[in-house]
Amino acid sequence: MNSVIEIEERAFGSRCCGDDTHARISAEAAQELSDELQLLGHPIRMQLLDVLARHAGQVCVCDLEAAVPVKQPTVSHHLRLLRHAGLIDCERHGQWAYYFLKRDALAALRARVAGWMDTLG
Amino acid sequence: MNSVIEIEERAFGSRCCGDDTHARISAEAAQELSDELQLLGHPIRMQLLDVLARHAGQVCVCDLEAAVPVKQPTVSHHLRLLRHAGLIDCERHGQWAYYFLKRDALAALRARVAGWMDTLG
DNA sequence: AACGCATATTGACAGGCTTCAATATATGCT
DNA sequence: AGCATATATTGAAGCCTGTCAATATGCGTT
Repeated sequence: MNSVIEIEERAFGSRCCGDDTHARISAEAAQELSDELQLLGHPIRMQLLDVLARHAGQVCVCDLEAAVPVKQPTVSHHLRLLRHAGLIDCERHGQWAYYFLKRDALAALRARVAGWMDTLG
Repeated sequence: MNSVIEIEERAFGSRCCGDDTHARISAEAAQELSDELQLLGHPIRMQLLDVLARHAGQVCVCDLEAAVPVKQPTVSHHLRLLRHAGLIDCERHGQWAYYFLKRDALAALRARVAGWMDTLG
């Protein structure tokens, strides 16, 4: 009558449910998307992106350093991660480096994240 | 004439930009949201959520174990993390545990993530 | 050339996360 | 009670990440 009894009636009663339960998302796709979520999921990087977003133009590194509570090498480290992921880029003018968001890459990432989360709802 | 010269003309020419560049997002808010992104940003947890989403009803742990390439204690570990975050929950029926998504919590998280990413665009 | 400043890189350390074997707990069956 | 199965927990090992001091690189100025 209930599901437990139904399971009892199966030939090999060692499983409670069906065994065709595979993930819709491939392991590789999950790996890729989770890499991107991990990149976004760090408070320093979130604040750096936020400062860059506020200043529609370009922001020099000294301002980014002033905005977050870590030392300069750590800022440089996070900026490199974001740059390698294609979310930001920089231009050098003289001795200063000006960083800026790559808005299309961010929009594409936002679409991927939203697309995935929609499949959960 | 260009910005470099303009900066040269400032009283203390040791900064290239303004010093009012603070993040719109607070450090605490960044920490909270990045904790949630880190939770989502793991391939095993993504696949577990995916399997739970596919089976609108409830899924027993043995199916979840079959869906991901890690051993049973690891599955249990990730399920606990997701449960403590309020994204899933479980019911016990006999010796089996049936997990299910908490769709409202997921929708709220999706809204927070989307809301933040919108501020970047 | 020599110096100062802005930024990047290197190397090392600390802490946290992921994983699993082993074990514990709980439930059902005989 | 005794045994088998399902799930959770513990404890330990390895790996990865974040951080910073120290150093390197590159540019501008004198």
